[in-house]
Amino acid sequence: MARYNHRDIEKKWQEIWETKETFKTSEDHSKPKFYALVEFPYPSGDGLHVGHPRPYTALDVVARKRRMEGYNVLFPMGWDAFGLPAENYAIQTKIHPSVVTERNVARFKEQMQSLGFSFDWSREVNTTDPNYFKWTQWIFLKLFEKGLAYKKEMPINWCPRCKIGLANEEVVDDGCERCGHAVETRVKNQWMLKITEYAERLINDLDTVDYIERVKIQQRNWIGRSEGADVIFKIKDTEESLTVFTTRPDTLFGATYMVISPEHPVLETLQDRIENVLAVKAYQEEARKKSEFERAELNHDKTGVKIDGLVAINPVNNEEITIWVSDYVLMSYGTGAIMAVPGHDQRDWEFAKTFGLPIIEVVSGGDVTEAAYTQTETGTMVNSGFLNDLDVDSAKEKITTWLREQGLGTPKINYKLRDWVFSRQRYWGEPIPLVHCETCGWVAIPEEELPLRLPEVVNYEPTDTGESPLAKIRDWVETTCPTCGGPAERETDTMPQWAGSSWYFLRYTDPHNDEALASKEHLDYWMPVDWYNGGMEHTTLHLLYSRFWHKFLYDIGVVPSPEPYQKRTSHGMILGENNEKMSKSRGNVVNPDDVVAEYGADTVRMYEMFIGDFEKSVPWSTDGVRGCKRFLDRVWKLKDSVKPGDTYTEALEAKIHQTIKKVSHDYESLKFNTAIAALMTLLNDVNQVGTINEAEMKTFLMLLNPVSPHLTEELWEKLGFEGMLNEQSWPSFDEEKTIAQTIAIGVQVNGKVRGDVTVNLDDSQDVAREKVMANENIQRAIAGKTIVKEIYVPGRIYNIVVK
RNA sequence: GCCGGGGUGGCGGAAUGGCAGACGCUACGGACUUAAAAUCCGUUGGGCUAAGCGCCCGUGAGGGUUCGAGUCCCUCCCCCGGCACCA
Repeated sequence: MARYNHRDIEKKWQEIWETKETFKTSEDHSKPKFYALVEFPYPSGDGLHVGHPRPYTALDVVARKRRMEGYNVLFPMGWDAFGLPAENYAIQTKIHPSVVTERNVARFKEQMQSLGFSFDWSREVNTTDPNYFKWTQWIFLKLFEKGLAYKKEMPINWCPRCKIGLANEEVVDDGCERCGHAVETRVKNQWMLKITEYAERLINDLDTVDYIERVKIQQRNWIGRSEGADVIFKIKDTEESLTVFTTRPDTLFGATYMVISPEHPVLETLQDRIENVLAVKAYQEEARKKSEFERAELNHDKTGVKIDGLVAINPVNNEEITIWVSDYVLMSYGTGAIMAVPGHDQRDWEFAKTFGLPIIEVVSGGDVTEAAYTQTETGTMVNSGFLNDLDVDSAKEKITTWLREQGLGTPKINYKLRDWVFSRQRYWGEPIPLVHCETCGWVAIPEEELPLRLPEVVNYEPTDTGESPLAKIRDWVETTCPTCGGPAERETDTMPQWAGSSWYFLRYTDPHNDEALASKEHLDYWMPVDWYNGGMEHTTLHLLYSRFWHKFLYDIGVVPSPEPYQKRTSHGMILGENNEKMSKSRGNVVNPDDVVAEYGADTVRMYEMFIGDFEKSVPWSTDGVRGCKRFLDRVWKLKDSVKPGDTYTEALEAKIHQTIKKVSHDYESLKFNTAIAALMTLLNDVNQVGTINEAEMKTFLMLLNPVSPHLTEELWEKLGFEGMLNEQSWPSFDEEKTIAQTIAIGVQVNGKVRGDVTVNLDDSQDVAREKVMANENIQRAIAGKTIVKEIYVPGRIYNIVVK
C-alpha cells in the first residue's frame, strides 16, 4: 500500500470540508448548542509562530468532539486588527494601515487553514471593518448616554524625541520602546469609562462562572476589594475635617498622626492657615516631578513635610495629632488621606521613625519600639480606652457601632480598580463618535451616522502637542453640532485596542447583521460562550473589560446573560528550542508553515497537544515532532492489518473501553497529552496482539480524529467505512468493561514491594493470600518473622506487616 | 513584601494515599542494508551484585501522620507568573 502522504491527504480533505461546508455552523436552533471561543489574534506582519496553534488546536479538539456528540457548534475566528504595529509601519512606509492589515490577515488565514482548524470562516470578523466598528462605536454611545463615559485629566507617557504618546506596553525600562529616550509624563484630558461602578458585580459574579482558579484569583486581586470604614478627623479651629479610609478602625487609639497626599485638596482650601506654605509647595512640586517609575521604585524611603498650622483631633480620645504631607499616600485610592498607626503598619512605622513621631501599641503581641507589629488579624486590644482587653474582631464591631452613633464614621468598601482610560492619541483605532460644541458641550453623533469612519490621511505622524494625527485633518475635525447646528469639532482621540475585543464574541453569533450588533434570537441561543480559552496575559484587562461591557449590555437589555463566558481556561506559552521566549531577535522562532510542509498538519496538531502540560510553558522540540510523525506513520500502517469484525475482540475489549473513557475525559480537562499517550499505548497493545478488527479500528479513528482529522478521515474512507468520520457519533464505553478481571498487583512486606501476583478482581482475601504466600520472594522476605497485620486492597496492593 | 503555580530520569512529562518514572524524545546495542537513512527488536534513574534471582538508595531539604507518602500535615530552600507604598 502507498505510504502516508500527508501533503495530498491534507489538501484533499481541506478541500472536501470547504466544498461541503462541513464545519459551517447550523442555523437550527432546536439543537443543543456549544460555543467554543479562542482569542482572536492581532494579525502581525510576522505571521503565525508555533505558539498560536496551541490554544486553537485545543478548542478545535473540543469542538470536533462536541459535533460528534450531536451539538450545534459555533467555533469562529477573526482579527483584532487595530493597533500600533500597523500604524508604526504606516509612519515609516506611508502605506495605509488597512492595506497592511489586509495583507497580514490573508497570510494568517492561509496559515490557519493549512492546519485544518474547523472554524466557520463564514463568520469571520475584523475589528477594523466599518460594519464591525459601527457597533463598537454604538456601544460607546450607549455608555456615554448612560453617563458611564466622562472626560478627565490623566497622565500619558510621552516620548519627547518621537513626539508621541506611548501605551504602557511601549514603555520599556522607563524609556521609549522605539528610540530609548526617557519617557515623561504629560497630562491630557481623556475619555474614561466607569468600570469601577461595576467593581462589586465583577467580583461577586466570579462565583457564578467556571474559570480556572488562578484566573479568578488574579481578577479578585486586580479589583482589590477591601472592607473598612471612613472616619472623620476634625481639623482644630476650623470647620474642615479630613476623612480617612481605614480597614482597621479598631486601631484608632494608635493613630498618632495623619498623612495626606501631595495632591490633597485641603492643601488648597486651608492654604491660608498653613504656616509653612513654601515648604509644602516645594514638596508638592518635588512629588509631581517624580515619574510613575520613580514612585513605583522599590526604594521606598519615606519623605514628607509636617504641615504647620493644621492640627487634627483623634475622634476617639480627642488628642491633638499632627498632619503631614507625604507621597506614600496616594490620591487615587481611598480619600487621599490616612490615619497613621505606626505601631501596626510597616509604612507608618518607617515614617514615624524617620520623623521621630510617637508610636503606640494597640494590639498586644510585638515590640513596637523595634518594628511594626503586623500580625494583627487576631490579638487583644491595649492602650485603647473603651476597647481595652477586647479581641480584634469584637473591637472592630464595637468601634464601628460607636463611630456610627457619634456620626464620626461609616462602613465603607474600597477598590484598587481604577476607571478605564479609553482615549488613545493615535490614528489606527475606532474614532470616538462625539463632537464638542461651544454651547452644548460634548454631544453624541446621531446613530444613523455610524460608522464614523477614519479620514484618509497621508501622514500618520502625531502632532507636537501629543494630539492624535486626526487633529490635523481639519475638514474631518470641523463639523456641526447635531443638537444646535452650530460649529463643533470632532473628538480626535481614538479607542484603545481593548474596545473591539470587548464584544467580538457577540458579533460571531450574527456577523452580518445591519440592524443590531447581533439579533436577539442569535444572542439568546448562543450566549454565553460555553468555553473560552486564552492566554494568562489577558486575564486581568481583556477579561475584565469584556465582562464589564457585557454587564452593561445586559443592563440595557441587549444581551441575555450577565456574564459573557461560562468557562475560561488558559494555556502556557511555547518557548524556543533553547528554552527562551520565541522572538525574532532571539532567532528561535519556529514557523508552523515549515513544520506543516515537512511533517504535515496532523503531526503538528498532535505535537502541539502532546508537547506537555497544556497549562504550562514548554520548549519546542523538533525531535518530539518526529515522534508524533512516527506514531501517525504507524497508524497509517494499521490499515493493512484490519480484519473484519463488528464487536471488540476479547484481547482488546477492556483496553478499548479504558481508552475511550480516558480520552473522552482527558480531552475535556485540558489533558490532551495524556489522552494522546493513551492512544499510543493502545496502538502498542494492538501491535502486540498483531491484528485489529473493524470495530476496534473505527473506535480508534474516532478517538484520534479531533487531534489529527485529515489522516483519520482518509483512513476511514480507505477502509470503506460508512459516511464521513466527522459525522459519526462519539464512541461510548461501558464502565464494567473497563475493568480487567485479572490483574497483577504488588505485594509489599512492611511497605516495601517484594513481588507481585496475578489475582482475579473478585478473589477474596483468603484466595489472594494463598497466591501471595505461594510466591517465593514473599516467603523469603517473611521467613522467621511474625505476621502482625495484612492489608488487602483489591486491585491495588497486598501489604504484609511483619515483626 | 503580598498573592498564585511549581520543584519527579539526560529532556518533555505520567501517577483517585496503593508496584514512582506511563507515553514520547535522546542515547546505546542488535536486525535489515554493499553502506547509510528509514523501519523493526531490545536496553536506558543511581548504586551493589556470585550475572541467577536479588539487595540498597531515590520525587528540592528536614521533620511528622499512616500498614503504606511524589501525593496529606509542619518548618525551610529554590524557580516561574502576577501585583506592588492600595491605608
